[in-house]
Amino acid sequence: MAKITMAEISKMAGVSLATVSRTIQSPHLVRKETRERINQVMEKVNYVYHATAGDLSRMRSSIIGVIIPTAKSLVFSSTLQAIQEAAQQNNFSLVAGSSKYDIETELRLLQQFKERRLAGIILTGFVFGQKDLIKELVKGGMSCVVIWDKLDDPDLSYVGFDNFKATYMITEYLISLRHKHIGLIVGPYTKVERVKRRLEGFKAALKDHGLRYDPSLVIEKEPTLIDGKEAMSRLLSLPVRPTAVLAASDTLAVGALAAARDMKVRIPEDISIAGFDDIEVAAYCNPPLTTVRVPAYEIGQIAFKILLDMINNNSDQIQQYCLDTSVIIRGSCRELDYDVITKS
Amino acid sequence: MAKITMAEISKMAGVSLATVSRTIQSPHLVRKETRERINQVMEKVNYVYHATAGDLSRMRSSIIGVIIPTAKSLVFSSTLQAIQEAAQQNNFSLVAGSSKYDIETELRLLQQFKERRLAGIILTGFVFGQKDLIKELVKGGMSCVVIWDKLDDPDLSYVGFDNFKATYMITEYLISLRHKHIGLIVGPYTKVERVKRRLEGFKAALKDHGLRYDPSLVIEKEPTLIDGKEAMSRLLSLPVRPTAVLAASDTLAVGALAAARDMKVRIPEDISIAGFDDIEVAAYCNPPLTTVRVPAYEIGQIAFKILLDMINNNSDQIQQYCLDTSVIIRGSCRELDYDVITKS
DNA sequence: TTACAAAATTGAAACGGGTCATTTGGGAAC
DNA sequence: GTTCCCAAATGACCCGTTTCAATTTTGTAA
Repeated sequence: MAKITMAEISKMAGVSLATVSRTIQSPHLVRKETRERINQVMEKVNYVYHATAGDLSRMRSSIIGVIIPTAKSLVFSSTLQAIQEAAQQNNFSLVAGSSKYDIETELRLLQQFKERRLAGIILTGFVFGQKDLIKELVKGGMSCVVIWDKLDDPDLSYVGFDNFKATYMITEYLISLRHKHIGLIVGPYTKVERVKRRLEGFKAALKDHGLRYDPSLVIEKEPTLIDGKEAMSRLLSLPVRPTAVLAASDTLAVGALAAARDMKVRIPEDISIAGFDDIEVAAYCNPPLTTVRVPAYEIGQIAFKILLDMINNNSDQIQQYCLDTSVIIRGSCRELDYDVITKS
Repeated sequence: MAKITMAEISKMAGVSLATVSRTIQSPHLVRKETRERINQVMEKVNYVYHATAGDLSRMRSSIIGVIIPTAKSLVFSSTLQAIQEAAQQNNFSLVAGSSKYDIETELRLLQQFKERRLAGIILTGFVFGQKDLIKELVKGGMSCVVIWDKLDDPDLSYVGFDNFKATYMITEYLISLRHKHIGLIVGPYTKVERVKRRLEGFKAALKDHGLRYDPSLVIEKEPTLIDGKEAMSRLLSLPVRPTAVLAASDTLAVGALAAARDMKVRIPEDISIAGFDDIEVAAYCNPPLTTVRVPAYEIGQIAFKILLDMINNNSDQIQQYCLDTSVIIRGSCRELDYDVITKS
């Protein structure tokens, strides 16, 4: 690798080290001729700036860190992509980590980030019990923004949406279609706060509409296709099937769709399925998935912008964005007939 | 952030700087009592190792870089996830970048990587004309492994598969089903070598089976759902429709499926569709997608292993892995009836 | 044209926070 | 007493950034 240093450049160009540094960082501070001479030398010997040394010397990094649960999910990778693009535009590098919903892994990652003195970090929600740790980090001076959830805490910047409300709304939509017997396939709510809130939104909607919450209709699964399929098979094997199923993530929903097809259950004629996230394929499913749209890409964009603010102003000012979600009605849910209602 | 340095620790513990460094890096070189005392001090003042300083001093980084076309694709994000996990296990950080098939972006990323003196990099194939640049990089001492393609060049490590052969095989499969009029929806083959090879595999299979290559049946698109859909609509609007369509990436295929559904074309009764990649959802489509399985996750695992080898042994020994692909037959293709054959 | 303040350039040297090759100090073994 | 060996200490880097002061230039009024 290029082993030439600024010091050597400075000698070759007959100037001081400082002047070379200036031509790179603030060219306007160097007289044109000098600058051009230095640039020529650098060109000739193929000098490559040493960002690590620069970061150390400047005592601040130009790398940000992001932790998402997994890159193998289209929602999170969409957010990741947004952050990545924004970072690149602003000349930041991005180090990425995935926690796989495991707190040990997440802690390791966080430790790594601290050791690298990253400029800032973006975290996807919380694993339970992790919050205090993050707050401590922030108090220690680490710029941090939490995404994919709405936080009560006034000390933490976040950009997300109301998981409770969003789930409440889609559930209510199902109820408005006269469904009274609704199944729920949901992610690891015992581990992740954000998912817990979805469960609670579901429960609340049921309650507010006078429907009984039936735990046997709720299945906790990892948010994967296969798990969605398994969960759906189980719901379909119940002595009395739900008339609608809410899959609290589209990945689960797509899996559920497949289970239904395998068991010759027609969607939405025999049973309605709704998803959550509005991943891109949702619109391309057969039938197209009714789901709740979540601004995954925007979350990433805004999160980076906030983080950049925090880094530049070196300020503690908290910014909180709660974005809107909306129910996207496509073809996977239908209104129940009256006879079915009277039967229930 | 923790502003305590090793020097301060050393004073507090009444030892030299070097001894503190040793207790962290090679504890066995420090007497137990001393070590414990130092550890206690570090614990008490909450010392956080400064990885950047360490990297600089040691003159080697513990960060690797990866460039994928986009994180918004399930195949690449799967590879990325594998690399990420492997990196984490080996205490490497991963900086990720996406090129979006744009050479400018890719060059910027590469420059960034060079400036950070990364330990090594993993590149997803080549954009045309980029190869010499990479070889130069490698000659300069940068450890580098190329993924997702099979390279002819003996100077470059890679782990991929034979894009030509894989496409040849799936095309041949379609031909074995008596299709003679086959459409192709393919990624940016004018920009990306790997994609070009797929086109060539397609052509070769046609030729070897005495079929004419009809350019009007080939559509170049970005590998997105919407583009797949558009391309398929176009093929379906042709005066004489192809009887089968190969979508050279599953994302395109899923889009194609949707187009067919919208136009009331039954798959596979009216027309067969085959994909490429075997992304996870392929098996969950309706109908399940016949496609070619590509070892995306394994590619990531092996790529990291190779890279680690190169970094550790500091060796120039090239490693090349060409992994197997296979045609996965599911429900989106059917055999043509004889009357259709005689007709053609 | 000269004088002098103000602005533009440049250089020296002190960091920033570690790593590592080499040296030193003692105590144990012979 | 001499030789070894282990534990710890020294001090020279790694490669930039930045403060502060010195040196030039430039601008402008006299």
